[in-house]
Parts: sequence; C-alpha cells; structure tokens
Amino acid sequence: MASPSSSTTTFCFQCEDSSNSVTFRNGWRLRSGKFAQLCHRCACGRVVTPLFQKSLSASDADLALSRLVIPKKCAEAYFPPLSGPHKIPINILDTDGKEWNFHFRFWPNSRSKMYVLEGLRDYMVSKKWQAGDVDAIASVYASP
DNA sequence: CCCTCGCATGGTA
DNA sequence: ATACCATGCGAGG
Repeated sequence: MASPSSSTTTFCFQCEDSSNSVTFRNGWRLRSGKFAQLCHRCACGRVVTPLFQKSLSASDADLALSRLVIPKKCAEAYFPPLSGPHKIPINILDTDGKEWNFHFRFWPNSRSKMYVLEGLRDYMVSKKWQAGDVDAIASVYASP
C-alpha cells in the first residue's frame, strides 16, 4: 500500500463543488485501523476513508489486462450505479490523493455481475503493482 | 498471427 | 447449497 503523503490534495466522495482550496491540517489519521485523510476540496471537514483495499491477484497485476476487479459490495456501495454493461468514465483518488481517470463497468456473470476498473496501465506502472501487493482506492466520484 | 474484449467457467469460501 | 471472483478462452479485430 502506498505510504501516506504529507502534502496531498484530497477530495471526499461527496464533495462535488470544485476547487475551493481550503487548507486543513495536512496529513493522515488513523481511524478504525485504516488510513484516513481529511478532505481538502471543500470545508466539509469530512474524513476520507479508503473505500476498499485488496490484495492484488495475478490478473490484477497483469499489465496486459490493466484492469482491477472491484469487490462487488464495494462497487455497489460506493461507485456510481451502472445502467447497463457499458463502461463509464470515472475519477478515482489513490491513497496519495492523486487523481486518475479510469473506466468503470461490469461484466455479466452467471446470474450476477463482476465489477472492474479498466484503463489502469499507467497507474499500475506508477505503483509498480505486483501480485500480492495491497493497494487501496481512497475515493471515487463520477466525472462531471 | 497476436492482442483485446466480453463474457463463462470453475475453484473456493 | 450458493455466491463471489480469479482466470480461462473463444470471437473478432
């Protein structure tokens, strides 16, 4: 998992209002055994907790695939609802507060769905993803 | 060919 | 049993 940064810009999941650059005390806080971080986008004062983290499978770490399987419960709880099996653009924050643009979709599965983030190539290279690593998605919000 | 896409399958919890 | 998800695998480009 990425190490906490002390000079990041972070947005919380609910804050859609743009570029109100309010300076909070910077830095990470430990809460419920997981890293959390103050929202820096607006004055809401919310604490952003990583939405999920997972141990990367060999497939998750495969550069040729460059996509990440999202645990279903997390996908349905925190990601935008999907009206069909089409990918939608989505922004996510990594645990350093850096923003990335991916695509979110599901695959129809036998009587269910599998959720994936696609287009992770640059991210995977940047994070040096390896199978067995644990990485976390800090926040996610739909593109405007 | 070889790669990507879109699911299907099957191991595992 | 039943659901989830890691990966297999065929079709299409």
